Amino acid sequence: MNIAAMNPELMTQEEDIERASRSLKAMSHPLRLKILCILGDREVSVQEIVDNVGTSQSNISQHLAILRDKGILASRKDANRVYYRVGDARTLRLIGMMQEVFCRSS
Amino acid sequence: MNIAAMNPELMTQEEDIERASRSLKAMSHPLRLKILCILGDREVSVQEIVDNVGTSQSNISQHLAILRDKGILASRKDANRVYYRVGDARTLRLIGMMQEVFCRSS
DNA sequence: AACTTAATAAGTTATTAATTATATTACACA
DNA sequence: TGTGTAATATAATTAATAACTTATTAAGTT
Repeated sequence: MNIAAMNPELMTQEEDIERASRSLKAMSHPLRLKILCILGDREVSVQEIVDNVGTSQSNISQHLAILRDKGILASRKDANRVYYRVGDARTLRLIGMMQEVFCRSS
Repeated sequence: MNIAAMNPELMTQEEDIERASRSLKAMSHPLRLKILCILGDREVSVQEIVDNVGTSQSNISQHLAILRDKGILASRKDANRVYYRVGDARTLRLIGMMQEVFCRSS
């Protein structure tokens, strides 16, 4: 039996850490971070993301899939376009905070 | 000539993104995140970190080196021991914010 | 049918992580 | 002083993941 199984507090902490690191890892790739910055609190089509980020459509699609699978982004299909947005308020807040910390406030 | 070279704003944004993703990537490994949580705003010896995290001394040392090399942690040697701490206020703030977002406030 | 938009698959290369073994540094104390 | 030991770092290897490219598929439009 491991320690966490005996102590709900520790268990929770470990789970929080696993969850956080999964999310952070998903966000910590330059292209994916750029995607998140482009999205902000808007809903944007894959097209527009491809045009703004500057890599292949296939590559963008794969990065979007990673962000979607990890619960960072949500998507909506309309006709033959797909629109992505930041999935929840918490993540949006985290992105805002990261911008505060990392972007020079010129 | 690339676009960024012509437009200082874009350049800055790209640099911010690179810098942010390097830092986030360094922080987004479960063991490294755990190390950061253990540190908080304290200064802690490698010993104590090893005891609390639960992996080999060598593995901890390598993770500490990654955090140090990326500027997340600073270290101080005292006699036989090495003490680590979070390097700057910004990073400390970021860690605090991540805890707010990811840790249930039971 | 041809075209647009997006996703997926397969293959290759690059990066990261963990393990094991060894080196380095500082101390303790006979 | 020399030897053992504790604390930390480094090196080398292997294993696992992640990223990018190219080609193809699928679905929706015109």
